[in-house]
Amino acid sequence: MKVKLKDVAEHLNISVSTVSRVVNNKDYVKPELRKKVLEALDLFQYRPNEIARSLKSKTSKVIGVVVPDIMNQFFAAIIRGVESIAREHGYSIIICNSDERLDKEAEYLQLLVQKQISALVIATVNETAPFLEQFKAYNIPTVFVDNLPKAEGQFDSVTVDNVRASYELVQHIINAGHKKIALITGPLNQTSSSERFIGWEKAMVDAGNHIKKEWIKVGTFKQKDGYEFMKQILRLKELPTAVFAANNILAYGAIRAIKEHGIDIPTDISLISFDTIDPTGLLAPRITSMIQPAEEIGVIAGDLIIRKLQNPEIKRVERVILEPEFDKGESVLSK
Amino acid sequence: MKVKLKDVAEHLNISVSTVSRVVNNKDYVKPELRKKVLEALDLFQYRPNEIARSLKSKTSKVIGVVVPDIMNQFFAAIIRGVESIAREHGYSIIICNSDERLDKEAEYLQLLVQKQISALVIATVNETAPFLEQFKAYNIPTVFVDNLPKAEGQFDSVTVDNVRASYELVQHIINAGHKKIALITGPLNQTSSSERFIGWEKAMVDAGNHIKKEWIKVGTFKQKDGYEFMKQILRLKELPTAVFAANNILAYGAIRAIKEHGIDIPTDISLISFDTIDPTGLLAPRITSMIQPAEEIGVIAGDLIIRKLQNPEIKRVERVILEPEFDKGESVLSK
DNA sequence: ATTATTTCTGTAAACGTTTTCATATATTTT
DNA sequence: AAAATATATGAAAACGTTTACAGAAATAAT
Repeated sequence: MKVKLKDVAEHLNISVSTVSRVVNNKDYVKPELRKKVLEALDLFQYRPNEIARSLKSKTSKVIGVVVPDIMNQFFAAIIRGVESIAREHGYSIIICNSDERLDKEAEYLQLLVQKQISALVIATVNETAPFLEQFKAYNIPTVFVDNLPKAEGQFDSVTVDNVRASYELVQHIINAGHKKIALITGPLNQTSSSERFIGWEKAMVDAGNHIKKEWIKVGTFKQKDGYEFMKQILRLKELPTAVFAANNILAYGAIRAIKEHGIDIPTDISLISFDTIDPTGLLAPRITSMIQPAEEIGVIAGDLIIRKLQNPEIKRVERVILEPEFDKGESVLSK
Repeated sequence: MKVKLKDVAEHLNISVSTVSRVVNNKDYVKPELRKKVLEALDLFQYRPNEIARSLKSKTSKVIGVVVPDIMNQFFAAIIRGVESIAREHGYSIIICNSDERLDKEAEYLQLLVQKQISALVIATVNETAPFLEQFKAYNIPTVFVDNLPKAEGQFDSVTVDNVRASYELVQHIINAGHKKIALITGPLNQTSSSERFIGWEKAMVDAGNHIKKEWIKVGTFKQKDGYEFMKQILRLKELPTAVFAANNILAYGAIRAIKEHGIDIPTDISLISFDTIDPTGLLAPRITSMIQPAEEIGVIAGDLIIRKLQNPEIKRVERVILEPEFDKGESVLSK
């Protein structure tokens, strides 16, 4: 059905190699012949079989992208960034949704290796990243985004300084007069959780605020957790005056709980978060938030990968740290 | 670097074919030998090269997914649905973001053919879908989502009845007492635009409402268009009392314009839309909207594809039509 | 006019699998 | 005990490319 080199070679009574040569316009081939071949190629509507090419060249021109949740705008934006760069350079991307599960992530990584991917962009759900040794061994360029691996010295990464961003964010709310600030965050074996935890803690300590255990909620980054944790917090005898939800999804859950409880943001309780963007300006109130440049993260990761693929001799590990943007919002009450 | 069948075969002094047999546990191989091979396989950490397999088997176990905008929650949800089914059956998905551009879409389709994808899920940006003939010719199972192709009899699809849904939605607002209803929609060569247009028009005509040309705005599905068109509408001498934005993105743009104009939804102007979901209940007001079951669309498309891949003899074209859910919201003023 | 170079084309091997075919051994049937 | 069948293994071809190598023809250098 599909036409291959052999077909057009036989049609012209020439060898497969010459046809291949004109397809890739490489080496010498006499102008007149080249012209004839090109015509035949066109006539036959020849399209190279990329699988065969990949086998020969030992590179698939595919970049694997592993994220915990494709529905999260933040990750969708990263994907978009990677994809745009990949496309520019003739690469495709395979998307894997780990659903925040380490086993799924591992399974996908295995698969991606078998698919001979050329490079990997990963927002891992486990900082120990046990399976990634393979990628190093196989020399597959790998860029971490969102979360850093434990062995950070060994892998490229594009992230923000979560500790600092978190510290500044919490400091903002402290400056607004808050002392009792609860924290709802994700798994602590992800730096996007643990570092935001640390930033919060440091800001609290530096401000001399008392920290109550009941104000610390550690779970997953799923909306359900944000919701449940917020409910728990709202049942406490001593209520915090503010809550820090470590990412947008947790914030959505928390907001739902707060609304259900019939109280108001920020009048009754203040809320701060990460990446809780609002494309419409319709959210009321707009959430005070640290916004990571998600698409830019993807673009930079993509650029980095392309650079490494084109210059395999570069061995230096690159760790790019970007600045998140503070969005003042209206979800913090000054007291 | 990577270990292949030959390596473990040589290590055991047996043939490559036997090793292959135990890898795929196929045909006969003596239990004791099989055991030894399995041990060696494990020792060597053998992982089959899927590219080589693909070349031989002429199927890549990859499903291509083409959407106009991965950042749109609606498409992200479809992708998620397809991905979950694909994964269950050992398939991966390649994501392509056409950015609502026909040329990009065509380019991607070309690439996907060359990558020998096993199947395709596409939300095309052009109902004539000129490049898809190839897929039929190559017998690559193809499912249309969101938009139907012109040649609808020839391709599988999973969609909603946009005409009806649109009709009902507009009827709702008409029943609320509105007569002057503007329309902001996307390109008319996409059924998700044209059918919603038709539904709107029919509802207007059936209600005996006068339609003014200035109330009809046709552009792309980008937020910018929703914004600009809404601005234009707000400059009219005779203002409509309600606006129908044909999808969530256009609605966001329209809302921004309305807010900027300093008037209120729904007090000053009512708004209806498609797929304008709100994970938080935080949108104020919640938009009255027809909600398509996006993830389900993806899941059903995935199922359909797997079924066709497993039973290539099935030739019947399947056209699944799902019911969108009406979300009453609070963006319509009863008058 | 010979030799040295460059240009052109084809043959064949290789990439890592799966699978057909052939052959050898073991097992069952008569 | 011979014949028929089932089980077990290997050799080799095939999937569609690219590319090293070799040789032929054309061109340039002596």
